[in-house]
Formats: sequence, C-alpha cells, structure tokens
Amino acid sequence: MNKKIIIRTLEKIALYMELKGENPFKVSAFRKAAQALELDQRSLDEIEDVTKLKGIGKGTGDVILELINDNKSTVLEELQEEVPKGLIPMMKLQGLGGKKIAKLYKELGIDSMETLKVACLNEEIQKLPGFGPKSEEKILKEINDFETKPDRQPIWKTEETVAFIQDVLTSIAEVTECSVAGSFRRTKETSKDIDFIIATAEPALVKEQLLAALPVKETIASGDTKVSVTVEVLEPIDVDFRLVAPEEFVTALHHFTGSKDHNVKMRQLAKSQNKKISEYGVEQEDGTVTTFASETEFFAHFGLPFIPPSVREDGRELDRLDELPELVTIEDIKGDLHMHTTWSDGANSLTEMIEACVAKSYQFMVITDHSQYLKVANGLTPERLTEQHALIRETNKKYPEIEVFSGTEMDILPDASLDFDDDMLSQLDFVIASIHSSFQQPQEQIMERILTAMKNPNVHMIAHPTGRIVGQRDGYNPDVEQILDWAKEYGKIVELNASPYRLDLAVPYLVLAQEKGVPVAINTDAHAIEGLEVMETGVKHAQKAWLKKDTVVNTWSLEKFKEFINKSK
DNA sequence: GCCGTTTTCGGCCCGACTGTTTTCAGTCG
Repeated sequence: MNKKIIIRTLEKIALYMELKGENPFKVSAFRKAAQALELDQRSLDEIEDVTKLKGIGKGTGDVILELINDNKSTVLEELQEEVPKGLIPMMKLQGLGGKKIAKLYKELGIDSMETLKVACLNEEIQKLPGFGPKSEEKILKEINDFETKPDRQPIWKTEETVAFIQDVLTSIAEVTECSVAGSFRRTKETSKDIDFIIATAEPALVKEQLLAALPVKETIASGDTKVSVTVEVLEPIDVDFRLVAPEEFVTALHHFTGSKDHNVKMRQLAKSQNKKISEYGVEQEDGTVTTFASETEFFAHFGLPFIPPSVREDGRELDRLDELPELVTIEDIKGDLHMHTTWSDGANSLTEMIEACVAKSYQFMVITDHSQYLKVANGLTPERLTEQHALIRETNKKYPEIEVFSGTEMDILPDASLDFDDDMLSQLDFVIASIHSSFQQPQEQIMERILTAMKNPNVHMIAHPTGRIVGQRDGYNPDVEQILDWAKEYGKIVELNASPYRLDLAVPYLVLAQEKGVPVAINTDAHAIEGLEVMETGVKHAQKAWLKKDTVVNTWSLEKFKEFINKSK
C-alpha cells in the first residue's frame, strides 16, 4: 500500500464526514492524521507503529492498518454509501461548505454540480430556509467561474499585480505602512490570491481611494477592515486587503502571512505561555494587549528567533530553529554564475553587467552567453567566444574589486553531443551545460544528453535542470534523482535558476540535492541589469528547501570557488 | 477523533464578512 493513497484516503474520509455534518473536530482529526503521515519523512515500512505519531490515535490508526492489510477502508465505504459522490466537487465552490451542501442534498436532492446548476436556474435554491436570492446568484456565478478560472497563478504573473498594488498604496497619503502578505510573501511558486496588510488611522478614506485607483472587476466582500476584490492588472486575481491600526500592523502582517499551519503552531505556543495571538496583538494573561514594532520583536516575545516568511510553511519550522542561523540569506551571496550580455541575447553590455555586479558588492561573477546552436539567441561561435574571452580578461583588469570569469552557457544538443569541443571548453573558466531543445524526447534520451555533460571534465554546472516554466510547462521530465547522483559522482554543481519563470530546481529536489551533498548555485540567468534582482527570489526559494550557506556555491569565498572550478584542470 | 508532568474530560486558533436572520450560522483564511 502506497503512503500517498493512505494520506488521500484519510483526507477523503474527512471530506465525506464534513458533508455528513460530523463534529468538525472529528473531521479535522482525520486531516491531522493525514498531515502527520505526510510530514513524516519515513516510508510506510519504516514506520513501526503509526499510532505513535502525534495526531494518529486508535480510530485513524485502525483505518491506516486496514488500508495496509486489506487494501480498503470500511469507514470510507460506509461513508460513500451514505453520501453521494457528486457532492465532493461541490466543496470546491467558494461559499459552499459541508453544511450547506448537505442541506441542498437533503432538501432538494441535489447530488452533483449539474443538478445544482439546474436548481439555481429554476430558482429553487432561494426558497430554502437559510438561503436567499443572493445565495442562489452567487452559487450560479461560482459554478460558471469554476469552469473558467485557473486555480492558482504562478509567481511571475502575480508579481506584476503585487507591484502595481504596492505603487497604488504608497501613493495614498493616509497609508502609514503596507506590505504584501500571504503565500506571495512566503515566496510560494503559485498563489490562489494576493493579501495586503495596510496600516492606517483612516481606514474608510484609504478604502475609498484604493477602490477608486484599482482596476476592480468585482467586489467580493467590503467590510470596515476587510476588502476582497477581483482585480485585473494582468489577469484577474482575487486580492484581500486588511486595514488595521498602525500599532497592529506587525501582528496583522504575521497573521496574514501565514501559513495556516504556522499560525496554528504559533497560537498553540502562545497558549502554552498563557497568551493569545490574534491579528490585533498578543493578549497577555491579565487581558492587556501587546503590539510590536517588528516581526523580530514579535517572535522574540515568545522566545523565538526571527523566522523568515519563506520557511513558515508546515509548522515544523518551529522544530528547526537551530538550523535558522545556517540558512542561506541574500547577504551571503557573493557572486552570480549565470548571466548574458549583448554578445548573445542580453540587453546590456559586458561592462554594464560588470558594473551592475560591482554595485551589488559581488566578489565574483561569470559571463555565460549562449553557444552557437541557439541561433535565435545569437549564440556565440568558437571564434566569437574566443574573442569575448580575451575581452573579458582585458576588462577584468579594470575592475580590481571583482573577479570576472569567462564562461559559456553551452547547449547540450539533441543528439547528446556538446556544442563546443573540449579544446574550446578547456580555455574557459566556467562551463554551464543546459538543454534548450527537443524537450519531447523520451526520458532515456534526455538522460543520455545530461550524462554526456556530466562526464565531460570541462563542464562545471547543469543549468535549470528540468527546463520547467512555473505553472506553464513541465520541462523535459528528467529523472532528477539520477541527475543528483551523477552530480555527486562527477563533482558538478546543479543550478537553482532564480528567475520566477523557472525556479528550477523546485523545492523538493533542492532538499534532495542538499541531502546528497550536491552543491547548488543560485543564479539569476540575467538577460539585463534588472534581471540580477531576481537573486532575492532565488534565495527565498532556496530557504524554502532549508538550503544552508555551505550548500550554496555563490556564498563561498572567491578562493573556495576558484579551487572548485580549477579542480578539473 | 486526539490529546494530556496541573487534566482521562473537555478542550481543540481566532476573528471577519455575508446573507440570512431579528441575533446568528456558515464559510473562509
């Protein structure tokens, strides 16, 4: 029996119970049991007694045991007999929960999204006690949206909307302080909606100006302290605004940054200290409410170090506090190993890129323009690369504050050969190998291409190892675990491409890379000076995988980096 | 259903908004 199937079965049971109107705490007990299994790194076979896990007791333990032994769950089967299957997808409709759906089923016999739609159109819903014309209208709209609206948007789409809103907010005089919160602040790859916290003494005034300045497509909710709207800057997305008093800003920001699991853990901790956390502050035993000037102070109040938003995910971060000082930060970054210039498809010249890196106080950088195969990107021929190499050496002398290495981002060709011969490669300081073509090849062929690069002693790093675009394409589907094993064997670096489009490798693979002892480089792949800024996103993404400074190549000293790249020579 | 060095019973994170109600249940994050 697969662990994932057990987790999903427990979640399914919770869902069915919700529709049955079971005690909410019982429902959440099943969700917690599923989570306990999921958070445990071990495989099913390695877990001796599941009931030893916190959150799994007799009831949920029996369900798991039955699944392992008999490959079925009597509890689930019984629930499925009582509750029609068609009710499950209805839980995804905003505004409809277990109780309302159960009522619709009981009173009107609605057992699927289709029958629900018909009932709305026939105006049957509004006749039910507890429902009205507005409920009916809202349900109908939700059904239509459900078919068209994407579930989550990738970070590279939301960041434009976030920046737009940030600009609007800073232009409003009555806004004392504001910040994006939610999953975007935690640097999740995708977001369902965008959250903003606004500190102001004049909430009504701010609300009015805000709504006037935004391209609002629809207002979902509009209270005194909470405003929810669908905004269309690039693509429509829901945005929640919370308006709080200036002194409440920090606790509100923490609360709405989440994650939900992180908040639950924090509140439990507060409770154990006889305190109570809410978005408005921390209530002390004597009933007074404490507020804070910064999140650092907030955490310190509970005897905790500052926990970066990027790691506030499943609640386990509170058990890994001793690892926080080792976590890679933007201040640790000493260089960038992947960027382009006007020699290939970059927008800025060699000197412009160097000066931009100097401005960032980097100690080293590598120029890595495309190779000849990528004609659309004006890839360099061996002749042009030789010429550029000489120019980089010459220009480097003018900038004693930074070491500029000469490199290439060389294509691994569809036939598993490399775009430059060893003679050319051996003259360069740093060689990136990457795949930009024939993504559709079967996995064996893709892996053969990668192995060629791995085996070549002149290659230092594999860039964007899966070729994915967040929320858009999966890439070329390599066996990442195998890539990491090869990287370890052949002494190569794997890249964390910091571009919000890529964020490649993804978090679970980065975790694996660190476990296996494979060095990771966080690179911007900048095609212009502004592109260097995505380093920050890359570092936060790395933090989500708990990458330590030591794992990350571009936190190394110049000497250590030099030693690494010269090893093969 | 799960948990517990004050507890084996009585809690389980906490609060806002909506649409329905005439004071609140349901849903959401």
